[in-house]
Amino acid sequence: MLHTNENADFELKIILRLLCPALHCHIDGMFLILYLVSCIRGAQEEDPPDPQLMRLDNMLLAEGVSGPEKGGGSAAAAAAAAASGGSSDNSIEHSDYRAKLTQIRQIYHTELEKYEQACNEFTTHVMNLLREQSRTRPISPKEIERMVGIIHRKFSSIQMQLKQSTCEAVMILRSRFLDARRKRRNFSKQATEILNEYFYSHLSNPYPSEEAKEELAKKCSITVSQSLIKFPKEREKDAQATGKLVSNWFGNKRIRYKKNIGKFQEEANLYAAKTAVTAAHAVAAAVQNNQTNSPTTPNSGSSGSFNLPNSGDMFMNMQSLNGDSYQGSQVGANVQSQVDTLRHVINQTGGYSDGLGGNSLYSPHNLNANGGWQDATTPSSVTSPTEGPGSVHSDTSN
DNA sequence: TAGCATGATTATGA
DNA sequence: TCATAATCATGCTA
Repeated sequence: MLHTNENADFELKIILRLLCPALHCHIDGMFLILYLVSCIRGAQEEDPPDPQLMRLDNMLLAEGVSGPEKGGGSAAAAAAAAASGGSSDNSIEHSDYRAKLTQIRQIYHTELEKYEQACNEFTTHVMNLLREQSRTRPISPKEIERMVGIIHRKFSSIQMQLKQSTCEAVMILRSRFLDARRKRRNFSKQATEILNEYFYSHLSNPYPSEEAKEELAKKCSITVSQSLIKFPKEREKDAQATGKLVSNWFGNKRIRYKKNIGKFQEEANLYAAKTAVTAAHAVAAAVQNNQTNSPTTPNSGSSGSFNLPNSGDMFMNMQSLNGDSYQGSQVGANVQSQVDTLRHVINQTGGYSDGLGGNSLYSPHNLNANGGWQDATTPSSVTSPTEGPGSVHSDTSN
């Protein structure tokens, strides 16, 4: 939870501290300006509006602090709502934001009211004083005008201070609630596992296609709202946005893997072994299936001669083998990929070495001399038509 | 509470 | 335009 009660109190104190000096300052100067205050209002009305004051007014209006109340909301609140994606979790935070904004609004209006009230009191008081003074000495209009000028400036600055403080308070609130980086949340363990499985089973080319990303997001139950990040445009297209989350994950993973292969090797082995178990079952099933349905299928069981119809996503294909959401008959490709996986596991355990040994799908050697990912599937092996060198999956991250 | 892990953003280069 | 590298900010854990 980002905002505990303690935090709320702390924020409120800051806001109060920001707001109150304006009034205190005003009270300090009260006696100095007392007897001429009555003239201020008229003078204020005549003067052209201060551009700075106008800016502050506009901002306060836009934020819903001044002006008519919009159900406790504001443009910023709306933005917060939009950014939240509408999950229950976020609606809590959204209402929290709205509550805080309402507090600021209340404080602002209370202070403004006090201010107005003080003005009225001064006016009455000054009227009395002037009446008394005019009996003892003549008061010239010029003198009054000069003093009015001084007081006018004083009043403007006080007003400006109040508005500025309120704006600052709103800005602090906004930044706390709307700063996406503060909204980072870890994916679930299961989601991370699914992503890792995909990553390590595609270590030769860990660039999932858009479809794969969407599917991964679905399988991981990743939603835009879960991430809480801001996608001004993408938010409208959930799939794109979730795809971005997957992209972020893969982007980070690729970099961190490359930076510290040694550290990730163990993890890679773990996932490879895990995949291999599934693969073994799949191979058996596929072989059996081929024998039953198409004993003369040319590609069945051969190595290195498959032409994958799509990106060659072993992981995804395995999902289909497991009766999951993926469709299409890619048994041959699956067999090949899974055989590769098995080979990798064998290689990792050091018990077997063949022609693929130096070109293991899971070997760090997949990184080329330039530090980029080398397509280990090229050219004669399990090359996907969409996965040649330099034609990596689009992994839109920005 | 420090240190590490990790999701997200930004700058940069191809 | 996209991937990478660097960085930031938060979450998690010992």
